[in-house]
Amino acid sequence: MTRRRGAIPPSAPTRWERVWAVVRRIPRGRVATYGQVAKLAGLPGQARFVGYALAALPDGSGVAWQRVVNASGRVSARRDGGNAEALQAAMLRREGVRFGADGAIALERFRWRPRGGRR
DNA sequence: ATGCTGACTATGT
DNA sequence: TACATAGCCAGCA
Repeated sequence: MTRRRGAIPPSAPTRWERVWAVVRRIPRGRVATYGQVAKLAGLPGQARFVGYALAALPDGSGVAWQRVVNASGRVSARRDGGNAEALQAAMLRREGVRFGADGAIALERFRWRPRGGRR
């Protein structure tokens, strides 16, 4: 107990961990936008960090990262140019999320709406 | 310790 | 309508 008053706790959750916690709450068959997740994680206006946090997710984390799409309702392109993009779309379709003819999801229809007044 | 990089979005010209 | 800019975390060399 040498920890002094006001000291930072041993494992203070990082902002990224908070982002992951929010993403875990997105139900199957629904999607949320980066900005939406950022706000729910207590990082309003920091949509970009959500993208970073997801990119940093370790494999097998159990976090449904595929349920996070950009404000246009589309799967964001990875700079890496891997197959993650196609995989994400495939996973979403498998959950029942449908893409329009232009490849975009109708957010007004599939967007996750958490209860409790927050959005 | 510094600097670069990476899954975004709102706003202004 | 299209393009540029600001905002600002965490891991790694």
